[in-house]
Amino acid sequence: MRPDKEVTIYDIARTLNVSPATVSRGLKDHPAISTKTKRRILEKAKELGYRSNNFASNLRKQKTQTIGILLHELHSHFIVSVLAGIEKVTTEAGYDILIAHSSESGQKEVANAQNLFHKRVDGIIASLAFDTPDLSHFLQFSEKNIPIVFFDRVEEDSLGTKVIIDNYKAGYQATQHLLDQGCKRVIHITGNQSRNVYKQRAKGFKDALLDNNQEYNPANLKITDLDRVESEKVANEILNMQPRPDGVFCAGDFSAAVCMRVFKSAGLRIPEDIAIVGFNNDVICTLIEPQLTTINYPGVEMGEIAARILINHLNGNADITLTNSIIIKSDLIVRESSLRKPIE
Amino acid sequence: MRPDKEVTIYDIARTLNVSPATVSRGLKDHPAISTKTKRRILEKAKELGYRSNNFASNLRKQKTQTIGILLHELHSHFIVSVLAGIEKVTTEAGYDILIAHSSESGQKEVANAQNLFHKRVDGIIASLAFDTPDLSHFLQFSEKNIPIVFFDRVEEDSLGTKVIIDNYKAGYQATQHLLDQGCKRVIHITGNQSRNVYKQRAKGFKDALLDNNQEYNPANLKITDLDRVESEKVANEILNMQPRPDGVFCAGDFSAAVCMRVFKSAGLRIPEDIAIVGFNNDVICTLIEPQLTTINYPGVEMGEIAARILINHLNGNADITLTNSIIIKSDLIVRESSLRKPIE
DNA sequence: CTTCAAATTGCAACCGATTGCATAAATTTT
DNA sequence: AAAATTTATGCAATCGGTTGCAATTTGAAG
Repeated sequence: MRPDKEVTIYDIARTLNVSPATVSRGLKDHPAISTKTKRRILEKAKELGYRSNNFASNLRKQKTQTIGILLHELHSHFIVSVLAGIEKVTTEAGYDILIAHSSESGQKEVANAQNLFHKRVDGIIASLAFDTPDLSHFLQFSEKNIPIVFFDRVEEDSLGTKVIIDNYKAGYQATQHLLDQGCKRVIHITGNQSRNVYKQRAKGFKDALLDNNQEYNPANLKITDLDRVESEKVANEILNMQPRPDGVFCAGDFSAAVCMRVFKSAGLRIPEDIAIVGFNNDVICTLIEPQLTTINYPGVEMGEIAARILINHLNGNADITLTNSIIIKSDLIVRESSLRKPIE
Repeated sequence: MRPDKEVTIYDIARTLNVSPATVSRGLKDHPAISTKTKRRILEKAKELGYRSNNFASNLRKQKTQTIGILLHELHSHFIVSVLAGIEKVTTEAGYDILIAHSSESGQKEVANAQNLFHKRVDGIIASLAFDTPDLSHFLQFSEKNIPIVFFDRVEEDSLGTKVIIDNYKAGYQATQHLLDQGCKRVIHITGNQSRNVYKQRAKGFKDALLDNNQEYNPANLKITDLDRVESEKVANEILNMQPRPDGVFCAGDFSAAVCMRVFKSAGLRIPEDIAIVGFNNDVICTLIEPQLTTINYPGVEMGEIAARILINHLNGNADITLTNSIIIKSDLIVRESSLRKPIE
């Protein structure tokens, strides 16, 4: 046997004088194989340095044991946490994952979906890109009965299971907190309103204002890309508003941090002149000054739940089509950037 | 034909009255197939919704068209940039990537290497974990002639190609900069000295001091995990040193940011009382205050180069064993945290 | 010592694409 | 028009593991 040649079950079968079928069964602990034979097979496999060939196996089984992950971004603490949760569960269950990220481009998301489809993943876990216009690229999966779990960024009335936080509540809570701190003129900086996360937070913002008998003015909603350039622009707009807002609820920590810099360079004191609340509890929250009040989002847990649901479905232990939405709890973390009054 | 059944080249062959071999060749643009036949095959493939079966193909070709990526961490702007560079090149070349990260655990790295080995990746791109003790888990790849490219965190005298920056020079440069700014007592906070990146930076630090006729005291080298807790601890140590250091070169931006917080809460002014230089040019550099001077590290480029080398080798266009190290340029970005004198 | 059931193991046909070699068809040359 | 090329296509084996069913062995019961 050439040393660079791969060992197969046929090699093991030959040296042990059994059939390849027996070896195959023995390696996967099939109940019909006697304990003694199993042991012999396992030992010989180890001795010869056998490694099973996934392709042959997948080809025959018509299963890939692979789950496709569609992400909108990797430069995000939250997303990486979700990924860690997904990995934990999938690894335990013996699934591989194929990660594809779109860098927030809907177009790339479509291409990635296409690619995962051709790779024949057994299931999909997805969070939509910033500007994904519709879900038609997911239809091909549904048609082949390939299950999909969406998380975080979802389409509200789509098919498939969704794992999300209550963005409405979080938005309401953040706004209420600013009002409780004595803010009179609160602004909300947010993203694309066709994305559920931003739409719901904005709705929570609006309702919190109305419930507190504050005027709701559409001009108080600043819709941006939440990137550096746009955030700086909006921050400057806010600086020039008359009267100047005294509270900002920003739908992303990064954007909030950029705004804080702008406000500070303009000489404003945070939170005295203007209080700030972010969203996501990213690492930067505690590195900037003052530390940023934010909504904490349990990433790892979200990933674990999404993966668990999908795998249960794939293993036939649960039917995904019966579940619609799973809401994970989130909470407000109060830090210096918004704390004008001492906590009672 | 059942609707949920996959279309194969046999189906296409049958409807067109040609052989499967012709279809196979036609689909991959084999020169022996006539243009007309190719067109017919392509059209029919599209019409029937054919998608090629990678497993069958890989099984036959004994190639996976997959590259394994071993990373020490994903919570890092730098690493994600490298990943983006790798992805760009591998996608163009028609390779898949399998990403495994060890969360800085050498033990997990070994398990990941094992896993990628069993998945039969065609090649490996790796950056070592914080505490990887040796490279024995890479031997199995060498034995099967599976090429490996290391980047950033490498073992200095290992086999295989390395793509790195000149950490010595960067360390020297950072230290020289602090000295140029008038610092008299400079401290270096760094990580595990068996990792090349930290060792070389520390060496550059030392030589810069000596070349400037400054005393080099091993106590000026603070070796830590560079995580939050350790960084805070070291920062407090530094605060209590007599005489107190007036310059800190920290081998990571995150750790530098944590130190800055500690120093600022203690009432020190940055850079007047203590100047700080980080490493990596992470996003936080420009969000904290004062903005952090750092060493910029071209992540995307590094990933592109590592991937390109590997793929050229796999395609037989270059021999990886002839290349040893590729040094990518890095540079010092001066910001407020260290700038005591105006730039001339 | 049979007879029958249970426990093991083997046979052989898949899964779908690839490719060396042979053959057939089209084109050119003599 | 026959022979020699060139161009296209087909045949059939191969990659390695899986699994329904048949066959054999073992053990227990009568």
